[in-house]
Amino acid sequence: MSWTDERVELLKKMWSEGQSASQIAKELGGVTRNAVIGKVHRLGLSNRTAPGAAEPAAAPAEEPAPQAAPAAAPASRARPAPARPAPAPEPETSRAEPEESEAEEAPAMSPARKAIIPAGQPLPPQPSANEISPEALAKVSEVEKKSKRLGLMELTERTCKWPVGDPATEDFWFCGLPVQQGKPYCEAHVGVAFQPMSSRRDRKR
DNA sequence: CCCTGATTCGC
DNA sequence: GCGAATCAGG
Repeated sequence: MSWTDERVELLKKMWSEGQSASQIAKELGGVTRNAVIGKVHRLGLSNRTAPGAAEPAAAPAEEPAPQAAPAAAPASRARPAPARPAPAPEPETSRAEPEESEAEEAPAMSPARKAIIPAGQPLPPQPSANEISPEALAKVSEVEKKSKRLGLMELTERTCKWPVGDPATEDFWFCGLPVQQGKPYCEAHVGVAFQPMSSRRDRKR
């Protein structure tokens, strides 16, 4: 595979969108993430931070997903300087409930409301049969922005398999974030997928 | 261990 | 120019 114009464009686009090199490599196909990184450097667009700006020393920083208007026909537009806002909040969530069985809820349908619906109000999370802690839901919607947006074939043993969006549309993907030990979902999604039977009782707040 | 990006260097 | 190997870090 060679770096055709199109491929380079896609590379640029994805890179500026904050996609990781490995993701871009998968998308492009035929190249490794090393190849992508190498190309990125050669193109001189490595620094996602504005040139001249001092290094923040710590800024993994994921580009906030545009999320809105995924665009069916994205006119290739260059994204000048991606803003680098809030760092990822990392709340605390180790709710280790040793005993006590868990009630599992298969995410048959995604909790995403964003979907397409051009003229609809974004429907808030569905109240579902059992109540899920609002925090968990909040965390989920937040996580969706950081989701890796993996395709079905890209899921691995360690990528969150929570579906997001409508499978019938382009606006569909799997979370893809690192799963929680043993579980099929990432922390946030585990939070809504698995509910301790005792949650109602314990969670009184 | 999983993952990131950064660099090097033979091709 | 290319990218695997390697490095450095989370």
